[in-house]
Amino acid sequence: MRPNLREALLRNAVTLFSRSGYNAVSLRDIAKASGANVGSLTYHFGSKAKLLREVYERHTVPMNARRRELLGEALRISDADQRLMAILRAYVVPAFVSSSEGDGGGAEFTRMRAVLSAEGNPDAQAIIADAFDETSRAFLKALADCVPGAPLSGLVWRSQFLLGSLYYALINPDRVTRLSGGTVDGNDREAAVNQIVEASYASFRSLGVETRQSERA
Amino acid sequence: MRPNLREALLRNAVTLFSRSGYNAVSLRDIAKASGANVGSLTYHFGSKAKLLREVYERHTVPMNARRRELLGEALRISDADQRLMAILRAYVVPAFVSSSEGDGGGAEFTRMRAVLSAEGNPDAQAIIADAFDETSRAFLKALADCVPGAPLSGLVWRSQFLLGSLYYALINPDRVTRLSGGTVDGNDREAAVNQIVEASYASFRSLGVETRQSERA
DNA sequence: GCGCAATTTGTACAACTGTACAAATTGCGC
DNA sequence: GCGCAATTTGTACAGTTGTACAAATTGCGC
Repeated sequence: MRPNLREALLRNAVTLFSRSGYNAVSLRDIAKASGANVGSLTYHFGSKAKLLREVYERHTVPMNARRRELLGEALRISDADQRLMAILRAYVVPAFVSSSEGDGGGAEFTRMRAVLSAEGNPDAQAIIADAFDETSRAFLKALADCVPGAPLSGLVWRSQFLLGSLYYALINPDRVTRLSGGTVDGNDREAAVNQIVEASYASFRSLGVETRQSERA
Repeated sequence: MRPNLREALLRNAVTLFSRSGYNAVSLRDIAKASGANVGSLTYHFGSKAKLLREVYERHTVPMNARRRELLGEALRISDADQRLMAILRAYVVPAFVSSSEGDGGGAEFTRMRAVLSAEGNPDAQAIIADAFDETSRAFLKALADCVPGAPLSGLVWRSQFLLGSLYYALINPDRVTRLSGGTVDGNDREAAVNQIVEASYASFRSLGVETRQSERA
């Protein structure tokens, strides 16, 4: 009857989860948004947790693939500063922009990840732990090579802040608009990407500043 | 009977909300953690939303007061770079460290704020909008004065990233530990504060870099 | 267009939710 | 230690939750 109900259910699940979190969204909400019955969800996915797992994997795998692809390109840049910038873009852009135009969109899924990680939901945590992010380690290594002599702690913490900035930009964009008195549009995602990249570029670059500062002295 | 049940309820509410979010924690959970009955919550607070409001105001007011106090001290520093560093500390430290040792602790409350803002709960949003943060505007102004010529958009976005970094450091500290292979302790809050301050210091300072870079050229 | 498998619906279930309120208990001024 | 107000308990209520499953419907190979 439905033209691929299963896909619609998955899409609406991302949208609703990203908007209100995992707990606040009921299976009936998702069904209603898809114009379907509750039973269709248990039929297709078995349980709410398994639905989440499917949503998660559906987006995580292509996003990380895209990240690694862009990372590979970035690593061909010889100038350390330009490479650093490219690596950061390779990490951030796929989180904001969907590659295969079919799925719910990178930003929406990333927002969902942000909300889930905040909620600390056991189902979600198990899924995240399963899928844990060998990609992040590859990026960490690439970043380290751009800032020789930087302590590991500084690199790791800045990676954490990068992800936190990413998440919060998507979770609460209106704060940007309000704080600027309406001058800056927090929902401008292209601007957000550029700002995140520039800001974290400066923070990573400063880790190698001891040598650069001594050049100035 | 109880030695100030009301206080215990408020304390446990912060703890549970910060751990699992607003939706996932039932009034019965809070009551049970306090060794009390559900009815005591409706008696003392009337409703779940009003309980949250009380929790929120109880911590927000002293935290912002402390921030403004430290901001005042920072503003007496004449050197722009040193002042910038002090302003950032003035914003971050009260979010991690509780001032009046009675309440649940700055970090626990900040973690709760992070989770609530991610959940996008209507109750919480209304409360946050009410209490909105004239303090943040004062900080923005102070930061702007440290980086003359910096565009407003850059300042606002970096303020956003600062808060996002803060939140995510508290929401998911284990990621730091894992990503570093156990070398770096994500739960070391003193280290977290220092890293956040240093990283955002570099990101804000780079906004004025055009003039400084032209000095180098 | 028959027949069977895949899908969708409808409904039932026990568990849990926030809230309301009567009854029991407590603490304290006197 | 009486009496009254403040507090705490217990219970009831209607609504919602995830899950299970029989019945109805659909799609499709033949």
